[in-house]
Amino acid sequence: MGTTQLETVPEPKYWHLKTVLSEALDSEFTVGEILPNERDLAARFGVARATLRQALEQLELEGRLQRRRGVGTTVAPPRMGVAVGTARHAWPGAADDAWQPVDSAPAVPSAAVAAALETGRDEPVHTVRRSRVSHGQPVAAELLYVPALSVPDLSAIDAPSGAARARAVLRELQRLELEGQDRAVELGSARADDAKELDRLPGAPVLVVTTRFFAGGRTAALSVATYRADTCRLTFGDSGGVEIHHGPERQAS
Amino acid sequence: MGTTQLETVPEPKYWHLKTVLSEALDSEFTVGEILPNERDLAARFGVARATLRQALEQLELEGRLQRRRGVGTTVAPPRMGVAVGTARHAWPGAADDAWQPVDSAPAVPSAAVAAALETGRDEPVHTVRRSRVSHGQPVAAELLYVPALSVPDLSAIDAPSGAARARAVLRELQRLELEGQDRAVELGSARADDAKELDRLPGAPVLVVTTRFFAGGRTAALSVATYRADTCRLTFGDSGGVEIHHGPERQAS
DNA sequence: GAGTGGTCTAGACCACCGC
DNA sequence: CGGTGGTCTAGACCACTCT
Repeated sequence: MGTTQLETVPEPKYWHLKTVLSEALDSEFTVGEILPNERDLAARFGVARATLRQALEQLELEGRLQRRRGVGTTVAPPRMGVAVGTARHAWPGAADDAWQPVDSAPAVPSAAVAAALETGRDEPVHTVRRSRVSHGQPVAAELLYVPALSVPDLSAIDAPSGAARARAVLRELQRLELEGQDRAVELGSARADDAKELDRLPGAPVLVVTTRFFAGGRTAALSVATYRADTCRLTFGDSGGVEIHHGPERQAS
Repeated sequence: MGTTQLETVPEPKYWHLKTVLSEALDSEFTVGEILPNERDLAARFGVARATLRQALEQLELEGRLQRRRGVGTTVAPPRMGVAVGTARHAWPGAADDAWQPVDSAPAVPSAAVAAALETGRDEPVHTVRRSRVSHGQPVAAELLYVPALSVPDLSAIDAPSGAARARAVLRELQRLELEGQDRAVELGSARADDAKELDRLPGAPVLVVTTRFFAGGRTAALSVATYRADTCRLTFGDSGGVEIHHGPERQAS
């Protein structure tokens, strides 16, 4: 006994490092400022680079930092609020909903998609790719699945793909009466194609928003939208967004 | 020129590993089954343990695996759907809302909390800790902030802390007329106290749901709920939950 | 080409769990 | 006590961006 021994739990180095860096970000850095490179930082704190990187990874996950290969590590601005539940009961593609149609093609659904649509795998679907930009930077990529049954008049479409075809599918959707919708949010990691569109590396953390649209007693459409988890705060509900900051923050010149 | 050179992008080893393991999980393992330990797996695939761990980390992030120190790595069941937006416009603590009051204490709000409550830092608040259990395992920990102004009749309370005090604060809240609410979801990492309650290590990925409750023209309460990101899929909206699976999956005996 | 972050290695020791 | 995952090191090379 004797000594008071408060430090019964030796905190991991990277955890302590993260705390120290976090406080430094609040007090000594401005948004957009470039941090010293990883080798210098590691040397300054007397740890291996891998240990430093573990701390930086967490801070990036929390949206405090942004790292880009070949460029450097910068202080990230507070996460932007992205409205995702504003207009209750509205089809995708309705009177500007912040999404930009990109492409479309027919396809056979994967097992997972067919299950969510509650159809067989033999039931063909139209896929529509859309992207969402906010404050001048891409925040989300969406893959929309529409069973061919939901939009029968689309069979006479001329364009085999492209944005025009995407707009045609969305236009046909508006003609149905939307009976309800269903939404879920979970954590995922970006597939290669989504990552490219979001300007991130494959595997980057994303918030996956899955929405089912019901019409005619069936699931008439399924939307799988992946949002950048590092830069986005998904907002639901009536008013604007909740403003939560980590601490004092100033704007870079 | 000459060679066709299709492999312009050499896939990182850990990414390829993750794909291989993911497919093996679908076809050769059952939920709850224990994987070989990391040293064996790394040797089997001919990579360093750190590289294997990078792949396992991603799979755990996606909810495919569960790792526990001193025990091993097991195949995780599909994520459970956790309703988070069911009863629109209801106070926390209303007619069983799946949360269990744990503790309560008076406190002075942090700068971030004060900003979200739109009050000064000198304005005292009541904090209420609650926990949420689903399918026999803890899924979320909540910290509720209630400005003392919102529940003036609480000043005569006897208990200085404990679950009884928590229930008293919640009871007082019900007496106010709820005028609206506001919700946001973002990615975070578990603080030490939340991690302990969620049976995870500090820094584990969590989905942070921030809800503002409005009454009397003010923000009458602020809820910050942290859900385990690995095991939970947050569901909103009218009906139950969206069932999305990764692929074929069977139940262990 | 110089400098950045991203990947990978081969080791070591520690904290925790169950026997 | 033995076995597990968690942390940490000191290197190396690669992919990318900018100048």
